[in-house]
Amino acid sequence: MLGDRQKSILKSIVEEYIKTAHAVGSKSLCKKFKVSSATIRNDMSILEDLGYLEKQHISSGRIPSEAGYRYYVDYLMEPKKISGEDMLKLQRIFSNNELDLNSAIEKSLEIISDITNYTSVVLGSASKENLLQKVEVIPLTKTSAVAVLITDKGHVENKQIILSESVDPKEVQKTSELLNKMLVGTRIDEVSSRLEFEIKPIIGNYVKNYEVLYNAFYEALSTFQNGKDVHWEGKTNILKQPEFNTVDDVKNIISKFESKDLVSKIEETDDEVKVYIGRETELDDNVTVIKTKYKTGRDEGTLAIIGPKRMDYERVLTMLGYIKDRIEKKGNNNGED
Amino acid sequence: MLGDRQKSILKSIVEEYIKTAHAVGSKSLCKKFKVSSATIRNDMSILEDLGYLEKQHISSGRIPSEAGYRYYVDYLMEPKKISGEDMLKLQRIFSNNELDLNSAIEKSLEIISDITNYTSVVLGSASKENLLQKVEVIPLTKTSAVAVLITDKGHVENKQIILSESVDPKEVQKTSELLNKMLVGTRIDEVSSRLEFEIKPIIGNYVKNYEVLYNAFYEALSTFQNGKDVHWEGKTNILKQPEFNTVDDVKNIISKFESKDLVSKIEETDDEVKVYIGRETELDDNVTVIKTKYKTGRDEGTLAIIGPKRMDYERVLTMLGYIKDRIEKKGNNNGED
DNA sequence: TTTTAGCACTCTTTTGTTTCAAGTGCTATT
DNA sequence: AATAGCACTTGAAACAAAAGAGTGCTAAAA
Repeated sequence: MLGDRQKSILKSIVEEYIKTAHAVGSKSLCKKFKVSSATIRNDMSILEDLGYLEKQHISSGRIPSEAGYRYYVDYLMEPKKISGEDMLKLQRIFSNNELDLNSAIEKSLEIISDITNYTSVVLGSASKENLLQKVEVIPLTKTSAVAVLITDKGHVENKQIILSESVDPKEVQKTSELLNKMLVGTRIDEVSSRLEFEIKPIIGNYVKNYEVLYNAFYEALSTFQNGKDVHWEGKTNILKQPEFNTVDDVKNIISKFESKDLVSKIEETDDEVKVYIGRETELDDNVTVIKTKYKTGRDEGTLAIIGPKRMDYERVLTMLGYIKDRIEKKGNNNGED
Repeated sequence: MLGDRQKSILKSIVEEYIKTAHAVGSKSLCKKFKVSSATIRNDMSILEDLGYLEKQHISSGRIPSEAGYRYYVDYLMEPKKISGEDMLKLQRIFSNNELDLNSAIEKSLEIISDITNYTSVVLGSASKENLLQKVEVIPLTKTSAVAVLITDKGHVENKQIILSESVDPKEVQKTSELLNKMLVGTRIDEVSSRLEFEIKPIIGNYVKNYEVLYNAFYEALSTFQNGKDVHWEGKTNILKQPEFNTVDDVKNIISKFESKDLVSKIEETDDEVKVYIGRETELDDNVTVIKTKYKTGRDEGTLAIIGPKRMDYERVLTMLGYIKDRIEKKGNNNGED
């Protein structure tokens, strides 16, 4: 469908625009293709008809459309090796055995953010697959205690519990023992229902005034389920991109970054490294998100790089892929039984 | 030094500017003071000479200078009662006994942010006064464990520990028992030094390969000390203020909000509710911070409201004072022994 | 059939000019 | 001490003109 020169012109325009953020005119491509500007214009016009290029106004040069980026990512770009310098920085992190996995992940994304000037996000391991490993209740005063919940993957959540004077510390102890006995090994996402249907019916037999306690634990567990671990690197980097040059653009993107359902929008993704452009991100029409899931024996989570649509796709894709690999290797080495 | 009318004019200008964000001209004050605009101009000119007023350009009206706001806050403004509606919302939170203190604090600041359109921050209790209550080590795999530290005020911190294969689980257990025996009751800010000078010298007698373990605990404890609990409400509210109307202003304030030493700059403050205007904030010349420390039997922390310099001082001051009181009352009721 | 040269046309950006409204500072007068 | 009057300054808005970049189209050349 597209001629070779047309593909090549599209590729050049995308890459030039990624580099400079300026619309690309026909003249600037003459030397490269050894044809006249009129020829380039003809091809550009065809590419525009096909929806791969856009004009900002009638006499501007062309910029890639969303479909243009898509075509570039799917068919035109070539995998790029990570530069020696960048590679060195990343290797240093993953070969450091003193660093635990989470710190290594955060550090490596910090580096990506630094060298690319994009924003990265790590979404901590989804809690579903975690099994409850231990419930601990530490009394603080007569009327308060703190409940600590630990999963087999090493995640910890805690919640203060307010008790009325009427509750005997011994009863608290009993409840905690009971919960440990009955809940250890349960999947986190099943804890609530087991608590309600298996424990609630019998807890009254062992513990007086169990209701206060039951409610407190129920709440503690539910914060566990909702508490996704979100970690940002270079959150304001995106403001350095020239496309965000009006007050409204900036305000808009910032409030999207702070919005509460951002996490859920980033969360669902594939095992592979995938590219979501503009509307595909469901986040903001002006950004591209490149993301992937990592999965080790004991942990899983999502890595995402957020940048402008004119993102350096080749570079980010390779780097993110590399990091994913290293995370999974490191995770499996440390975590295997 | 200032005549009565001059004070009153200053007060009017500050309040008018707070309300409208437009420079105030001499004519607009004529009716109120029943004098001619020339008279007002004379007084304005004196107020400007004294440094309380500024002009944006030679023929604009006057706006308060930083010193002008300061004078207003110190001598002119009058405490304002909280409106019935606002009061109701706040009371509802603090009279809800099911809510633990932290949730109540967060909810009440959420309300302040909502009704004022400013940004609020809660800095979780400074860790210094906390005493270590319990150290717990939960093994996960052969080479990893999670350390959980709990203080008497109910704060919990955790850190994954990576162990080499060589470490016997029993040794881990021994170390944790030793730490519990020796460290419980120690102030958090003294834990590091006791660990280094009292425990390190003797731990070798009880535990083989103690170094790996020692290092792991050392690191876990230090994250405890640094991990301040920061909670924002209405983080992007400040962008709604008309003074942030250029791209640079917005980018600037946003990156200050994300910067890592913001916490330390907000942190140090007084027991009373205090007002920091512009440069006094050491944060950004264009904002005002109103903040205070709250302190209960078991907890302490900092509350801060960040807004433009033309902040509604009277309102925010009373509301923050009220919340501080309620927090301290609630905290002492629940927490007393 | 493809490529090219040439030219008219469109649109943005920049610059300058004019006009308007707001508000001041100063001086002479009450 | 307060006021009226007036010249003066400035920013904002509206408008015009000119420059620059790049296109689309047509007719000719390869």
